[in-house]
Amino acid sequence: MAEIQNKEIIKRDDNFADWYTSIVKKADLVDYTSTKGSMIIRPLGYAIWENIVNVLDSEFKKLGHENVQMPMFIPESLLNIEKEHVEGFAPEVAWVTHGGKEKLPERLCVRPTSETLFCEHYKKIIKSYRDLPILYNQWCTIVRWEKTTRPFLRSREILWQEGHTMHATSKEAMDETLRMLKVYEDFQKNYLALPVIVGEKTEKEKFAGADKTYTIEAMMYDGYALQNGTSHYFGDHFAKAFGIEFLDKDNKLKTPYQTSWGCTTRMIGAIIMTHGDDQGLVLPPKIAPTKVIIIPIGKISEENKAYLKAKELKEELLNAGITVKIDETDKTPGYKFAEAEVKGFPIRLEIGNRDLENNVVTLVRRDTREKITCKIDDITKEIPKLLDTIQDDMYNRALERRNSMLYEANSYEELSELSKKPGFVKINWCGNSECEDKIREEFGLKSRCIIEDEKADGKCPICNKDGKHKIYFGRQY
RNA sequence: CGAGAAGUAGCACAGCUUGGUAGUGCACCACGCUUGGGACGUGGGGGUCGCAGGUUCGAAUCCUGUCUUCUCGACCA
Repeated sequence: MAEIQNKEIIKRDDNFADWYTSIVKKADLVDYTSTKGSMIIRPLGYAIWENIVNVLDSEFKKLGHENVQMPMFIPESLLNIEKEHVEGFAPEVAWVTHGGKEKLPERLCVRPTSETLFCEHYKKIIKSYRDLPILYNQWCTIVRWEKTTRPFLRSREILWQEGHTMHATSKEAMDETLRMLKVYEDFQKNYLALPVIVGEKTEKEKFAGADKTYTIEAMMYDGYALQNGTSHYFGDHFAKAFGIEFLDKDNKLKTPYQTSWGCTTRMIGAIIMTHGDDQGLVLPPKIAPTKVIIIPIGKISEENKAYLKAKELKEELLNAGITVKIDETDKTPGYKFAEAEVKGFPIRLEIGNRDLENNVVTLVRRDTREKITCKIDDITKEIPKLLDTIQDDMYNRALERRNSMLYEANSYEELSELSKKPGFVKINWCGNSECEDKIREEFGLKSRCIIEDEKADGKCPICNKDGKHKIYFGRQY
């Protein structure tokens, strides 16, 4: 094989961080700008995001959520209403201080999240139990002034979705919190092929102002965790702070209960870091903007039968509902193959005169790079099947790898030993923040989440008291 | 925000030590030839050397500051 010159990708196992950055650039997902942490999402990156938005948005709507658009600015006094919330966000808020040349009487924060805006609005529109529940969502960008930034994983301007709901009872709000957590979990498993772990955050790690925070934790190829979505139960904290009340059936004034839940473009980072390989991006078929890239062998000319057939097949696949592109550049096939792999198209369809003679095409799976000969007449039948297989195989490979990096430590010594390995370590935890802090200081691990469906069955490895929860610890992005 | 590294054409880099008219490969454009894993030939276009100051007759090169990117920490719904 000729030497790959300027599309070289750092080897994944040599330097995972560099590899990630090189994929993001080589696959043309983003470009940098002159402002730190503000990235341009290029067509391929944005098309992936659009697919994520389309699927999630329709899921939300099926459950009765309605989209709204809130302002981008929050007056300081409004942000300050809920104490824990403002303390949690103050360090990473960007402020607008001037309008034109004039200093503003009150500075405005660029929303880092919109709880306060929703609450201000809810106070106006909620009067009766008949107004509840309110199930609003918005797709927007938010700003958090992060000190260290990385494309998709941690940027200053973030594309996301934030759902904010109000309910008459605490139970209803808690059900909603868990219902949306499940939506995220299913989406990430079924569409993004990410074997995620769900559970509750500890007191220390929960959202500023929430009663309970539930999280979707994905494990990347290198064993690091990526928090890939959260769902919060607020109880009536915010509602009380904002004076939101409704008249219930029993003619009594009550405070409603609230949730919020969000996920971001960080999920694209998770796709890259879970599925990508030394050749480039590998996109799960269900979220890939273009499922099939057709590469005609030979000259791109009306005289080349392979090219003419390629155009026919493109139409045929489009009619069958399969998104497809045809590479009509005059590069050599090898160049096109490599380029198609960098960009992660799930299936590459090669067609040359040799194939035509036998009435077949060559299909190449991106995930395994396996070549498959397929009869031309069967492609609209075989390609959807192959896409499903790729999707399933990608999930199963990721699951297997993740499971191979899940450990359990039953003593301080075991924890000390396992903390050196990439992956998550499960322990029995006494529930005390001090032990959580110690694990962080001594081993560099942060709590990921409390495992919901597993009971503690031993001692906390730090203080040796009875465990209250099973909990995962790990390093994070 | 701390420590380290880097910024020269779209990309990867050389040139800097020892100051003297901006280079290479790939990519791009035209034509030709080719096409089953990153071809080839000929011709061509593209850079105020990240930005701002300073030293100097003269700065990509030396000095100061600053911005951005990367790595490792700290911080981080």
